[in-house]
Amino acid sequence: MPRSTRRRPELSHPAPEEIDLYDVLHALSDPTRMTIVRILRSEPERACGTFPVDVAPSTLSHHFKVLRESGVITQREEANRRFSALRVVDLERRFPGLLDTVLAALARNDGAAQGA
Amino acid sequence: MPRSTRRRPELSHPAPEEIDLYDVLHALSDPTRMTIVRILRSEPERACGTFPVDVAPSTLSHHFKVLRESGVITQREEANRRFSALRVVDLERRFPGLLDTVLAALARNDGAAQGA
DNA sequence: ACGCACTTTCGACGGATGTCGAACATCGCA
DNA sequence: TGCGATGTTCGACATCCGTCGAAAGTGCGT
Repeated sequence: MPRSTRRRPELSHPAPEEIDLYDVLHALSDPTRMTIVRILRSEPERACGTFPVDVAPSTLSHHFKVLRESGVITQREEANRRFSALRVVDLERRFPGLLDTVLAALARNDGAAQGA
Repeated sequence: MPRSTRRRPELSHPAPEEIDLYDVLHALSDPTRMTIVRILRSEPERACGTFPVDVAPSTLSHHFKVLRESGVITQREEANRRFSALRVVDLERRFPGLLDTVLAALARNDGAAQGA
């Protein structure tokens, strides 16, 4: 059978207005996911496998799904790589200042240790 | 045996510097607890039983414990009532702007519905 | 002294969560 | 065409979470 141009299922992202605060807070309440968000803050986008988190690939995939479905990140496919990016604009519109405040809080939480 | 002035176990509160961001975010990721926080924002303190949340007393007690142990609220005993108050000063010192930003986000999350 | 009102603690239960390994799918390259 | 790299899905598992009811503790008022 002919392979279509879009054979993989569409990645589900919530609409900007549908982003739920509780989902976002829950997504950010996990250290692994927070690490992903922090790194993504200083880069436009990044491939999944290139994050310095110490979990199994399947676990990482799960975390990306949580972040995506909560509206924190977008994911785009290119070849067999999946690039993730923070939804800074949408988040800022929906919950002004939230992302920056939380990331600033993260810096204080980790203190002088493990900066950047 | 003589009843001491402090016969009930001390309520455990984390020190201001020990308040953990992940604990706070987790505490705030529950609607019932967020409701408590929102109400407490506009009042200096309030007795446990007077919150308009629709859960069993034991469940409510559990939520207060989570909020207290994460450092979001303080609890003070007076007779057989327990009064709760937001740790606004400590939270502001530890994570500047976090509380206000999250509560502002909550207002947007709930939209025009169920204000204040 | 008795009982009522306010809360907590305990035990239980169903559901969600984070984690992993194994298997599968897709793409690029030799 | 076949292999390796990248990621996902599935099933399993232990743990945690929110919820409740029953029981117990404490203080106030009658």
